[in-house]
Amino acid sequence: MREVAALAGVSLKTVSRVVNREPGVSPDVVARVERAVSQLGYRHNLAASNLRRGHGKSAMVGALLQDVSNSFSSSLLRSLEDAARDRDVAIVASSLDEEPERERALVEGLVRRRVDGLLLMPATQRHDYLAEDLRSGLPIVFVDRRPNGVDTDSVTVDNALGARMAVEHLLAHGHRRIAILGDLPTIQTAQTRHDGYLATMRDAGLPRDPSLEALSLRSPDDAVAGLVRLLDGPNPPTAVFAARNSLAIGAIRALHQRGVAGQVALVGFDDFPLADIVDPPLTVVKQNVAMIGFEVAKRLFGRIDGDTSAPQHVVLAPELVVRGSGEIRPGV
Amino acid sequence: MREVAALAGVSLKTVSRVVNREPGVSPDVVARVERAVSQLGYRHNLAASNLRRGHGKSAMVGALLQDVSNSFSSSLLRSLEDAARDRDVAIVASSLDEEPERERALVEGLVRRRVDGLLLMPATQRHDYLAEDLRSGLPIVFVDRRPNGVDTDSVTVDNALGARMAVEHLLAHGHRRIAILGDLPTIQTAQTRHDGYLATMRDAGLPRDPSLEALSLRSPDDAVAGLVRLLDGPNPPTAVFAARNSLAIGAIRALHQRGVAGQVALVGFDDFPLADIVDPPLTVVKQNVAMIGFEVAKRLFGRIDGDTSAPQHVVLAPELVVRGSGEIRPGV
DNA sequence: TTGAAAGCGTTACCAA
DNA sequence: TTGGTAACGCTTTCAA
Repeated sequence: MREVAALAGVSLKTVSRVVNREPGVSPDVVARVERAVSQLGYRHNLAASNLRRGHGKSAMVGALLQDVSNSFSSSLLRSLEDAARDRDVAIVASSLDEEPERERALVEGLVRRRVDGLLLMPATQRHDYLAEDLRSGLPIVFVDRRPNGVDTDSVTVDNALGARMAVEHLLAHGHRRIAILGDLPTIQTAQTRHDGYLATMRDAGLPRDPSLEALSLRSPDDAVAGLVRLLDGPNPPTAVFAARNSLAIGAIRALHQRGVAGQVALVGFDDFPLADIVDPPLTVVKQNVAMIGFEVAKRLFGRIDGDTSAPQHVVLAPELVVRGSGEIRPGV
Repeated sequence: MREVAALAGVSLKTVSRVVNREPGVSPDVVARVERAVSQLGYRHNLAASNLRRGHGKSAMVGALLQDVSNSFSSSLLRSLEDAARDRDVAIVASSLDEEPERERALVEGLVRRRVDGLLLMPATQRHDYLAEDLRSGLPIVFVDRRPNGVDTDSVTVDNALGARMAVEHLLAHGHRRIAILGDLPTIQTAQTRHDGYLATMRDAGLPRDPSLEALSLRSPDDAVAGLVRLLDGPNPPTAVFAARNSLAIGAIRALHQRGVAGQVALVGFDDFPLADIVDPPLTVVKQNVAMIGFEVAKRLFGRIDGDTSAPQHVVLAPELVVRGSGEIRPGV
């Protein structure tokens, strides 16, 4: 910048004015400065600019997601990006892989980078460690899971309701032996969906049966193994509730492996792009990702713009999407 | 930081030393400073730190992808992230949506943020506009498409070969009327795949037939419409080469709509997570995304670490993955 | 082992 | 309309 000023024969401050398109500079000088800028290949340094402006902003937000390569996380990232674009805010994205330690480390990294806000799909169970940053004014919006130990905005889906919808749908189609494939019970959503499953089964007068439950499944492969085990048991399920999309995928593979695709009913939790063309087309309880993303972005940028009202907890209703796999009747 | 120094009764420099874990501070003082830090909720400011250090680094890299929510882009993002994690480098990710203007704007934004390097899956046709930044030492690695007008590292897949593999596979299964579904011809990869298709057909002695080509398809819906049009023509194809994964998805939907799934052969370009459980299981020419990501990260961080050897252009061979849809014979 | 002063690239404030 | 000076939060000399 100094060189630009020298070459253009003006002061530093004038270069700054031109670069920032501030009014009150003669066209003549503007032209001279711009020529110097392009001649020297000068690039404005946003970090230095923001530092001096003193507002402590970085024009960046952080997005801490489960895994940027899974469809739920990446769709959410995309929604946030679309909202951020108009504001020239960049997005720093990272994957947590359900590792609490990584979450804490990444949050710290983002705070050191002075992000203006944070989208967090937490991997931790308790979130007290964020209290200090929240108090200092950092906007944090939780997604998919609620904050625990601190109070800040969240956007979640009613997981208990979703599980109930799935199980009731299967009950309505005549099933009694309905299995559940679930993730780690330490994951809030997994726990809630499992509870919803249990409550709905209980309400239907069905006693709890461990041979219908395969939990702590982390991957599609886990789900394949888990479901195969149940299917090979003495009294196999006639229907399956897969409580996460990657588990539904594993379930489909398992059903194919055992040659019972199209015979055992299946309802998944969380839609994904190709659910309509898998075999059989997958009935799911769908979370409206676009809506979630919209709500998250609205809260986050609202806070960044100075909204200091009480934290809000938006709970969206899931929706049953009927496609075939969930309407298979038992004993066919 | 000043407040911390005051509270701990030490100088600024000493606080700096403690914060950066520099040796040569008595344990006593370290403890005092750390107490003050946590008491005041002090957060180290990375931007200011990097500014003063003068090395012009930001510990960030930019990733400009087609669309962070599609599986190819997001898998690539994930690979880059895994490589960046060990180095404590953050990733700023954005989607280009094939819009050249957006690419230029985002590159400028990242340069102003002084990213240490750039992964670019370009939407532009010519890349001269990057010359200045490249010359000034910014590492840029192209992915999926080659640079045009400047010379810098790239990692691509042999698209012509991939198209040839797909078409030859269909030819080997007895097809003569092989359709192609393609994206905009302005997109380098789409053009190359189309060329590969044409060359292979020509080599097989088959004259070019416009009623086998549906191009400029941007979305699965476009692909559905395009393929339905071909299928409804007087002389429909018996096999389809879908030159991009989202087009393969549209193709499957179209085949189902017309009731010819399982009768018309289909080979896709680019694998995706559920290709094995769609109906029928999709035969694809696969790009090894993990390998691409690994190569990209290797080059990018190599350059950041000071490798100044001549730009390299890595071209990876695609691989045919046989699953069923591509082995359907004509006239069944 | 600790500190004072200077400066990274930029902008705010006030003066010319 | 333009420019000097100080300062943003930090680290780098160099001296104590």
